[in-house]
Order: sequence, then structure tokens, then C-alpha cells
Amino acid sequence: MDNEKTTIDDVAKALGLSKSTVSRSISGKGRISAETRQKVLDYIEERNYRPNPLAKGLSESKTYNVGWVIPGDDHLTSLYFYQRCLQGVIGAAAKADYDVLITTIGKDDISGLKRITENHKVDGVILGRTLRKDKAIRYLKEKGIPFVVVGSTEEKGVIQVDNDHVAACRELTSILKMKGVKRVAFIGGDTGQVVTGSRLQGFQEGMEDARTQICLDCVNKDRVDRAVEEAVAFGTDCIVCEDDRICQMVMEKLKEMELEVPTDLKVASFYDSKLLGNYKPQITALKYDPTELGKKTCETLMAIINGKKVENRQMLGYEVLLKGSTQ
Amino acid sequence: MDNEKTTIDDVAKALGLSKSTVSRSISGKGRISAETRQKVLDYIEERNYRPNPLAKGLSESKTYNVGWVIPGDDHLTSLYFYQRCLQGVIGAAAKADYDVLITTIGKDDISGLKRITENHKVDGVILGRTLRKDKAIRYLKEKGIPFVVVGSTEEKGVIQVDNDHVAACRELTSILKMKGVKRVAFIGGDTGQVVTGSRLQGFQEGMEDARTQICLDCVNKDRVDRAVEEAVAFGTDCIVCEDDRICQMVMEKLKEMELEVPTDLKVASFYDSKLLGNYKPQITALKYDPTELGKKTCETLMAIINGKKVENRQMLGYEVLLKGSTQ
DNA sequence: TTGAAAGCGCTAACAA
DNA sequence: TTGTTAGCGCTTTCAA
Repeated sequence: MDNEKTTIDDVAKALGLSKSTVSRSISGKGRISAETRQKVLDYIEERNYRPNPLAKGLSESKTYNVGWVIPGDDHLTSLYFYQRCLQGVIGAAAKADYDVLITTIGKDDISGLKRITENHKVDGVILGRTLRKDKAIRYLKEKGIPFVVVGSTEEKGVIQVDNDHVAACRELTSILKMKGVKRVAFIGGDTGQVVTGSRLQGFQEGMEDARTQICLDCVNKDRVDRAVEEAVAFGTDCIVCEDDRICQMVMEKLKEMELEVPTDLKVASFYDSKLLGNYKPQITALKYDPTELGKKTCETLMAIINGKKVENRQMLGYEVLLKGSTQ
Repeated sequence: MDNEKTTIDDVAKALGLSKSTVSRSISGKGRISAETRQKVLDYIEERNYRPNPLAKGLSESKTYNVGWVIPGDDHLTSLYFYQRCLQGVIGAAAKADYDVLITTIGKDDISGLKRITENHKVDGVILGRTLRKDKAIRYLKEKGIPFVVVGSTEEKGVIQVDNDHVAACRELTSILKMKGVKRVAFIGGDTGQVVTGSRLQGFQEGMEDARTQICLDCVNKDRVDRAVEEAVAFGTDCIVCEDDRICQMVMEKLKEMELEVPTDLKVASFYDSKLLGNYKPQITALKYDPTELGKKTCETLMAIINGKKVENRQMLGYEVLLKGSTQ
């Protein structure tokens, strides 16, 4: 259909103009008569001409790519989060005429990240998960590569965009408290992840001095089962789950123990997702918008790349979904 | 640490050579004395010099990127598959000095795909999911863009790499038959996806003329529940599930109906995954290697890009995991 | 075997 | 307001 390889030169010649005039018309930079500009714009629109980003990038020392770096290991739950996030990232990137280069890293293996940066394939990087003592962060800092973190990190001086987990968890917790729960159990996951700490903090702030029982590092069904048993032995009237996956396992366990929600005890999750969609009663949970998170993060990275000042820490909102499980 | 921007010119000057000599040393193309070549190689190794792929690409009309195109909608299960696949793709791409540009498409919205191709950001594309009457395939064919499909498509003349679903399902089915099942129910998912048809075909070939009941398009819990009820009413002694997600829902339903596996009836899944990891007894299932699939697919794409002839259809192997659920 | 020079498609001074 | 020209960093003829 349309010419495989039209160049800016072709356009210029066809219009009897010079390359630079065409270039200026497209970019909008520099002085240009509105008339000429429109003529060019119309022409390229009609012919579906697109400047070659490689050439553009070469001359501007830009790649027009951002790196999207996520863990390569298998966490079913977070995959869904990343996918939603990615939608936001791709959208925001496209708006700035950027594309998204994806790579995965492991806890100790950041070779994928090194590849795309050392090979000059990206202008900046978005880190999808961070750990305490994160190798990737160290590396990016040292190299002075622009990057933004989705989620939180304890590392100083890192630009991050996150949901306000502490505030959200605090709010849900204090609502539960107002509803009259007396002995509350918190079941949390991997303490190696920063978010676990934030959620616990919010929980504790919300509970103030009420009686609680806390069980962490419940990273598989067995651990969760044991935590639930302990909570029941403790005489809990409400189990607060750190995330959707844990909540799913908790619900399963309660069913096995033939305990009714919310009659025998209440259940709430600090993270809502599709995983929680099918329960009856529905689960009280905190709802975030991962796509929005991805979008904001990418916009922030774009700002950094374009040399703008950005805030060190941006917090996004949340919703508290009060459902039957805490009635 | 290392120089932010060493160019081939810097290397040439430092070594008292010309750009072209350095270029040849690195690429290995053209005549070069082994001695000079080694000198160059040593130097760039030591200084960690990497040729700028944008410049390289510009002069060779290549981007050194492949596009990884997956659905943007929310299929929890397939996400895991894609992630594993992606690992293989990234690995194979890196070996050829390529990186992976990711984008998502919807059933009717292939704008993301158009973006990366029209903008000349990729040399070829890998399609992660295909539908019948796939818009993306149409588009890529029409534009003559090199692409490979992971999985199968009915479209003619499309290069595809897939697990041999038909053979695998046929084999598992006939093993079940040999084990003496008499009335078998097949519960399948979205008939809009090609793989559903392949699995059904394998099932039917394996069953030959035995009595079966087939229920398709079970895309949510309600549908699956009804299918299970019908199967039980039919007097089934074995339920065959098209994939892990359906199997999960089937197991849940059976629990609700207080039917024991394998005592009351047997259960098998045509797709194994982590989702099936926690059942007791364990589930008989077909196991594939998504990472290997991704790798092969990307290698095939690289071959096409480099102008090599490739087979139209490549089939990967499978494993039959016989577990307690069909004992 | 090596070097000089042109060119890939674009941007950005600098001139006109 | 527009055009000319010199790069961006690399590959690749063509000469030497």
C-alpha cells in the first residue's frame, strides 16, 4: 500500500521544500509559517509518512524507548498487577512517542537490565518490583541512568510512584475497629518486599493499642494454613490479609475448617483483585488502580528524561470497598 | 566508571586504526588480520565498549528489536504462560543481539501493533495469541512484515510454532481409555481460540467411538458449574478439562458437590500449571514447556529476518503426567 | 590487509 | 521564514 520507505528527503522534494523545513513542520520547533507547516502536515498525513525514530534518535542521542523491568520469577498474582501496570506504561509512553522495551531480572541477576542500558537501547527505566537492598537500584544509580520505581523502596533519593499503602491500610483498619472487632489477626507475606512492611505499618497505626496477632512470611498454603489455625486459637474475630493471594488461601482454609464468613469471623484484604471476585459474601478490600499507577510512573520518567524536576515521591489514591465479609 | 559515550572513532584513534578496521574487527566481516582483530577485541573488551545499535541499525536498516504482541485483556491464566514464553523469547533475542519491544492488542484494536511497525521500531513480530479471523495476522501479512505465531492459527501460509496439542490430547485420552473409563465428559473453553479446537480434536481422536459428552465455551465459573452438573447427570466416570483454569473450577465444584476424586470420578487436565500444584490427589495433566516454545519461536523469527527458509509449522513435544486423579 | 569517504534518515546551528 | 551544511555513530563500497 503506502511506500515502504519514504524519507524526509522524499517529502521535501515532493513539496519543493528543504529537509529542515519539513523537519521543523513536524516537530513544531523553530519558526515556520503556519501555511507551509499545514501543507507539510497534510502531505505526510495523507501519505502516512513517519519519521524514522532510529535516525531521529541518532541525531538527538535518544532511543525513544523506555525499559520495563520486571521480575522473571513466577508470581501468579503480581503478574496480573504488572500486566495492568504495563497498560498504563505503554499508553503514557505512546503519548510521548516512546515504546516499551521489556526485560526481566532476578534477585541476583540483573544482566537483562545491564544489556538494555549498556547497549544504549533505552533512555530510562521503570523498575516494576523492588526488594530491600535492590541490586538494580544500585546499578542504575551508579550509572546515572534515569529511572523510576513503581512501588516503594527504602533506598534514599529514588524517584518513586506508589499507592499510599500505609494510609489505605490504616484507614481500612480503623474502619474495622470502629465496626467493633476486638482481636484481629494480620497475615502477611514476604518480608523481603517493601510493601509488606508498609501494609503492616498501616495496620498497626490503625489498630492503635487493640489486641492483634501478626504472622508474616506466609508465602505458601501451608504457612497460611498454620497462620489461620493460630489466629483461630487466638480467638480472632477478624483476619486481615496482606493481599489477594493470601486472602484466597485464607478463605480456602476457613472453608476447610467449616468457619463461616462473616458469622464466625470477619475477613478483609489489603489488596483487591479478580482473584477475590467470586466469593460470597464478597470480600472487603482495598482497591487501587494499577493502570493509573503505570501511567503516572511512565509520565514521571518522561519528565525526568526531558530534564524536568519531579517530586521524589508520588502517592496515588485508593478506594475502600466495604463488602459482606466484614458485615 | 566506564566512559559514557565511547564511539568507534575513539576506539580507532586510541588504537591508531581507522573506523572501518575496527568495524570489521567487531563484525568479523571482510578481510582482517587475526592480529589486528584480536587487538581491537581486547581493547573493547577491556573498555567495555558497545557499538551503538541505533547507529548500526540506521546504516543497516535494522532496528535490532522484535515486537512481542500479547492480548491486553485480563486472562489470569494465560498471563503465566506468556510470562514463561517471554523468558524464552528474551533469551533467544539476546543471543542474536536483539531486544524485545512489548505491546498489547485487543480483539479489534491493533493500534499498538501498528504503532511499532509503522514507526519502524521492530524488524519482526511475535504474535502471542491468535484468534480465528485474526486482525493482526491480516495486517502483518498485508504489510509483508516478518512474523511468527506462538500457537496455532487456521490462516494459511503463516509461520507458527506450537505444542502438538492434538497429539498430546489424543495420547492422554487414549491412556484414560485404556484405564477403563467409559463415559467421559470434556469441558472446554472459548471456541474463539484455535487451541480449543485442537484439544477437542485430540480428545475425540483418542476416544474413538466411546461415549462422551462435550461442553464448550465454559468461560466462567457458572458455566463450568453447569457443565459439571450435566456431566454428573450424564453419569460420567471421568472429566477431562481443556486447561488448568477450567480444571481448577471443576475441582472446586466437585468439592462443593462432595464428590471425591478419583473415587467417585476421575479428573484430568489438558494443560498443567502451577494452578494445579496444590491438589490432593495431584492432577493428571499434559505438560508443555512455554519457555522452550518462546525460544523456538524467537529463533524462527530471527531466521526469517535473516532471510533463511523456515518450516511453516513446527511442533514441540509434551509430557503426560499421570497422577492420582486418574488412579 | 587497511583506510577514505559516502551514506543510512534525521536534527540543529548558522546563513540567507 | 526557509535553506545549507555539518554532524549523530555506524557499515560498506572503493581505493590504496
